[in-house]
Amino acid sequence: MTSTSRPSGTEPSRRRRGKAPTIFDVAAVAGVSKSTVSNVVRGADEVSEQTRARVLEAIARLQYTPNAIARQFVNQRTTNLGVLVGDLGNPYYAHMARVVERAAFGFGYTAMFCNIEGDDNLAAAGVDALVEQRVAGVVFLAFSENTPHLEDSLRGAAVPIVFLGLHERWADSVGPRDAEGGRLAAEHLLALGHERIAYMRTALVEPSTDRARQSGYRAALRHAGRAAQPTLRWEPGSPVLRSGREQLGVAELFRRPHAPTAVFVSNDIGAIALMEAVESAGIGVPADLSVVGFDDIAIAGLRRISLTTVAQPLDFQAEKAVAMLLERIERPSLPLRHVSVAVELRERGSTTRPRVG
Amino acid sequence: MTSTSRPSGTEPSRRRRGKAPTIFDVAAVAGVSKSTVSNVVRGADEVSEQTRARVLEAIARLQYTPNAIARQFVNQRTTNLGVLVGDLGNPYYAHMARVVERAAFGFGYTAMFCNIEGDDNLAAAGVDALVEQRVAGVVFLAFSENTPHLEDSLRGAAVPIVFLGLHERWADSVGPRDAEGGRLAAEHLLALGHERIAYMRTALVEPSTDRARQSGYRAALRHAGRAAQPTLRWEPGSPVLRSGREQLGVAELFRRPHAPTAVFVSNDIGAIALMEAVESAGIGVPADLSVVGFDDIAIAGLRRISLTTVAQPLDFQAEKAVAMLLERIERPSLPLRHVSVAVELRERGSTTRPRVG
DNA sequence: CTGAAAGCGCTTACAG
DNA sequence: CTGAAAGCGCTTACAG
Repeated sequence: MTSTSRPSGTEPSRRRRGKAPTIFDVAAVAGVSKSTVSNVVRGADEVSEQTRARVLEAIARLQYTPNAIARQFVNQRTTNLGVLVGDLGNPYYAHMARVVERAAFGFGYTAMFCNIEGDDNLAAAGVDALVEQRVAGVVFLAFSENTPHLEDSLRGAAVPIVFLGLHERWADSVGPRDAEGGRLAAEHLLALGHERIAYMRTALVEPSTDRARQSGYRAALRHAGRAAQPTLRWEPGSPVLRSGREQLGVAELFRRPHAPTAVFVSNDIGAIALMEAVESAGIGVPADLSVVGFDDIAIAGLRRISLTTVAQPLDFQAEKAVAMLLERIERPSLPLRHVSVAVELRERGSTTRPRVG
Repeated sequence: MTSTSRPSGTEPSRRRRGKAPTIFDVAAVAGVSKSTVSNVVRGADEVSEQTRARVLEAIARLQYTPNAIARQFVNQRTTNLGVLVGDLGNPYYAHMARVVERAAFGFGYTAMFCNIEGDDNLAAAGVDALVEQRVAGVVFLAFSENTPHLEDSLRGAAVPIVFLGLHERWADSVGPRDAEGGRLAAEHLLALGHERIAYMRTALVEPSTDRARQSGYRAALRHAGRAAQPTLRWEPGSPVLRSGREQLGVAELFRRPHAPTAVFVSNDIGAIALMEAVESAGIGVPADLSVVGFDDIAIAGLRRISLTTVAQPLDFQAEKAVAMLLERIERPSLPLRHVSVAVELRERGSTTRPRVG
């Protein structure tokens, strides 16, 4: 009952018990050479029908499974893709990760995941592990700034890499039009009549991405002749936030005179957490505060959440990233490519006109 | 700028350009044998300090990274764990997957993920891929029933396996006390005064798990002298559901006379989807219908969702499963182990006393 | 169309 | 403490 048993019977006696059959065993049973078995397994077409049938039968009889480790070893090339993911517990990453795995598998690759989650040492160890495993390429689905060691390791290993969901100069990347998204969010709030619209960043978004989204927001405000509010910085779950240079309680900020009546948060998880935080302090969304997010993760669309947000095509980006990575694996000398995908505003219930007075 | 460059300089000229340095290159630079380099890399303690230093210096100079494929090939054993996951887009699986990866990495293993998502052929292909990759073990984080081929492949390959989140007779498993959870859910609703409490299953939960949860529910009703309602079967997103043998609209069911006033759904995702469905039809939760879930995924705790649910310790189970799998990898002949973890009811806003009249 | 032989980068006894 | 040699299971030219 320990699942180590294995059908015994007609195998050649020189098959070592408890070991998986090899190409050698198959060759012996079929009465051909290892080369021929290899040709059959790989689907080379220079094998006669008769021989092929004999080999296939031997394979079935022995329940032979090719050893991909050996194959990868001799080929000096694996069919594994490494996926560096920020945090699988974050729905945004989880969604992307799922599509990446699906796409990779469709192309005959397996996906080795590695959570990165903040800790730089862990991230570095993860990259080292992937490099040692000689992954054919890496999908970078996480931060890259603030972790210079990562970039060194990745570039040093000369492993093909694609950044997914963000833009990075030194490698292929596919990400959303961040500035345009910021502009759409701000324009929506302006159109509703908001005059004091704040931008909020969290540690959940890469700094350069944050800057791009904020620049779009700023541009829209400027165009409308409105002053940008001090930048809000908040760590979801924290009772305090920073507004420009001051630090104060979340509720405190939104209760004082001339407080922002609308906030554009640079990502959905942060936006939903903000709704949670202000509402538990009695500040209603959207009655007292309009909130816009970015990403359009699945839960943003639940009626009870109903978050207005800048939607980016997650599946498309993930699939595109994998395709680009495979292209680079085939042709490492390809020029760098940076794909930007369109975003669109999804108006839902978390935004409305500002309260009068 | 295509990241294929590599620092050139003092390497021995016989290093083939564009190829990663091997133990052989290191040996040449350090002026020792390959065996000695291997001893240093593996941390064998029979190397003199002086020699070790020379080797280490050569390694640093060449930026040598051990080839894990070669090592795994000769060791006839990999340090990769396969993770068969139902659907990474489902927060329950995503959460478990994250902890599994973390735990595995902590033990020096990498995690190869494979989405299973309904499609049997895909599942079978995924298992085959993992077996070909000779994973050291498999964490099964998905369904197993209805996919007999899967079980055959897994058992045939004699790969150590652990089931996570559910119980399976023929292999190690760690899962929650399903029946107890069902009992807790029903008792909570009974205590609130509900008389017509229905059990709802979805395709998101393994049939055997569903049966166990339902049996606890039934036992509690029986003990309270209440009749069980017809079993509800629903596919989240569908406009219709089945109640016993009838098929009818979701809202239709809950609007008719003597409709259930409370529903215990066998998992949180299903419960949240149900809240969504009934509320969009004007049926309020908990005002018109109390809903209890199972799992306690993160979003269940959001104020706006506030789902009363049976909480199971996700992290603990995932860590335990990995630990058990590694134990079995070390000692395949270990007797089978089935771990059941305690569950507890988390009372929140989705349940209340039934409407009078 | 088929087979013999070399080699991928390591580890592991085994000598010295 | 160090090195020479065999071998892990495949693929790949290269003969025949």
